[in-house]
Amino acid sequence: MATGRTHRPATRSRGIPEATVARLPLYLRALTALSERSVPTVSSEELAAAAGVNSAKLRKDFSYLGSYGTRGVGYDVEYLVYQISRELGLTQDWPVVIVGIGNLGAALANYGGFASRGFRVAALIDADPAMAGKPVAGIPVQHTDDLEKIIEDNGVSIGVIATPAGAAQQVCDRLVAAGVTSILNFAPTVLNVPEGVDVRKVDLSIELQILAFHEQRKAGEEAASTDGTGPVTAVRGESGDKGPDGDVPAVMPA
Amino acid sequence: MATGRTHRPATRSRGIPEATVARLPLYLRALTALSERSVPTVSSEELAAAAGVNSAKLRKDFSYLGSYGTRGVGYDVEYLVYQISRELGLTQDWPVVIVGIGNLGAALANYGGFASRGFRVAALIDADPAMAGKPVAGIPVQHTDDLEKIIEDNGVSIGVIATPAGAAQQVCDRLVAAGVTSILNFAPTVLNVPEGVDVRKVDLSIELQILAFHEQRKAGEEAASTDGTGPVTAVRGESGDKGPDGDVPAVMPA
DNA sequence: CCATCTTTGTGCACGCGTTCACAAAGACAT
DNA sequence: ATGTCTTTGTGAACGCGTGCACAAAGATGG
Ligand SMILES: NC(=O)c1ccc[n+]([C@@H]2O[C@H](COP(=O)([O-])OP(=O)(O)OC[C@H]3O[C@@H](n4cnc5c(N)ncnc54)[C@H](O)[C@@H]3O)[C@@H](O)[C@H]2O)c1
Ligand SMILES: NC(=O)c1ccc[n+]([C@@H]2O[C@H](COP(=O)([O-])OP(=O)(O)OC[C@H]3O[C@@H](n4cnc5c(N)ncnc54)[C@H](O)[C@@H]3O)[C@@H](O)[C@H]2O)c1
Repeated sequence: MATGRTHRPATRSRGIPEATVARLPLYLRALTALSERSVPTVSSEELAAAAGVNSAKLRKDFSYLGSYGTRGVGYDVEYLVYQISRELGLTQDWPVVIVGIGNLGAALANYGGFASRGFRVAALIDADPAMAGKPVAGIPVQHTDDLEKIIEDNGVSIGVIATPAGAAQQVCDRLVAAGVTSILNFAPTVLNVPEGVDVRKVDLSIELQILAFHEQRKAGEEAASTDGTGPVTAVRGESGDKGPDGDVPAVMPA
Repeated sequence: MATGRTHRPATRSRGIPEATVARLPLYLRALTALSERSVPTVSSEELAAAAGVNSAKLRKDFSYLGSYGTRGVGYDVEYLVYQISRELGLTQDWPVVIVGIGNLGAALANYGGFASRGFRVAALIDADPAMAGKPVAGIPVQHTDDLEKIIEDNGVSIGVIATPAGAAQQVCDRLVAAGVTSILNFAPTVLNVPEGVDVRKVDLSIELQILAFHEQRKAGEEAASTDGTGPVTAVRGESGDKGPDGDVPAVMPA
């Protein structure tokens, strides 16, 4: 069994609660929209509605950043946009590499919202030699062999993994070894990373399964009596082949 | 306020905590992998490691489903796979529609892991007349005009929105009106839905911004040690500080 | 300058989720 | 059967996040 597995750090992020950090981008988006409409100030109530959160929660969130509001008036939109951007580190340029330029990787590369917030696609990397040199979204795909050099040359600290699940850990290891300390993982796998490296995952399959759970519950509640419990048919064991790539654990270590 | 209810209906999900529900797919994935390797039983410790969670948490999660383990031995893999699948509602077929077949929508349609768990892409819908009839991932794209009919004919209750942000709310409204009660939203917008409809969002931009926040913190802390001008030196009270780490639940029904 | 009105900032209580720690349950050997 | 050893299932403590409710701050008008 694994030895000395360090405990989970509990997220002591310099005073700002993790839950708040996760909402800041939400506020920023709403504020940016207001800014584009030249709205000068906004109340916590209005902004909260736009962001889909409780107004008290929003005020408390902002209180962690400092007191940027004016009582009786609200918050200055432009100032708040700047403060949140600065807090999130969006005032600087973040070169990002995407590894695995398949269906998803290509879509990500083409995604406009990527660059809209200081994130710049510095390079696209794929293991397929046939793709090397081919431009995707105007950026030529480079081969995995040069991964380390690419990371180093561009000062990349954020990497996006969009390879098949089987290759994800290996790619992750190389990224980390090359200096990447933040990873966004789209592959359905648990990535093991050393301390100090952040991993966030996006998993479509998990989201759908959670929705299915609630969906089933809704249906069950509606027809509570008509649906007998226990018609245990169709046990979905491992009858057929399982997903070619869609079935491996996935979580965040750290 | 004019906006509809935004409160959380307490989410009394059949006794199973929301946080647990969100982890079930994770366990299921790990268990499926074990099943494929014909592993008969697994201990909470092993499974927890594979899923990247605390073993006590895993045991407590399973305890909500019932007592499926055998003390001194562990859990029967096959049985647990079935129990979790059933709990998540994966023993039945879930027809899903994807609206907005652009870069992302096409990638999603091509995604194999989609169908691997009872989710079936029943239809692809796009507003672009030029796309109508064109097959994507072997499925002909249909026009938005027929959205309501498609939903009804296929008994779709889960919809995926991959349209531009500006069209998301409108598409959402139509989906809901047509009978969809679960939505997975990829567009960077807050969707307003009536009570009883679940919305989960996947937002690449937000994930990157959260990573950037921690990345900036790491860089700042590093510099603080080399830079003598640091204002606050004793950030950590008494030790025990573990790495930063960062992961936020992301569980949030609507 | 004072009164009133609006909205912030936050103290406080509560509930959920996490983790520890351990008694009990059962397998397995003797 | 009895003892030992492994592992579950869970009681209890704790910490985080959420939301209420309100005093204080400041704008606005007279
Ligand atoms: N397509 C989706 O909508 C979707 C949704 C959720 C998750 N995912 C996951 O994202 C990943 C990619 O999905 P996809 O549909 O783009 O698959 P894909 O097969 O189209 O693309 C995978 C790409 O990764 C490349 N690759 C393989 N091994 C590599 C390696 N070691 N280093 C670098 N590149 C490598 C391949 O050459 C290929 O171009 C998969 O893990 C999938 O499960 C995809
Ligand atoms: N591409 C990515 O990697 C990525 C990542 C994160 C989020 N997103 C978001 O996902 C959404 C789609 O991204 P994309 O890159 O695929 O964009 P895209 O422009 O390539 O595709 C959008 C598609 O939606 C269709 N559409 C527009 N209005 C519609 C309507 N009212 N009804 C039905 N279909 C409609 C368009 O015809 C087009 O085919 C955007 O909101 C984007 O912000 C994309």
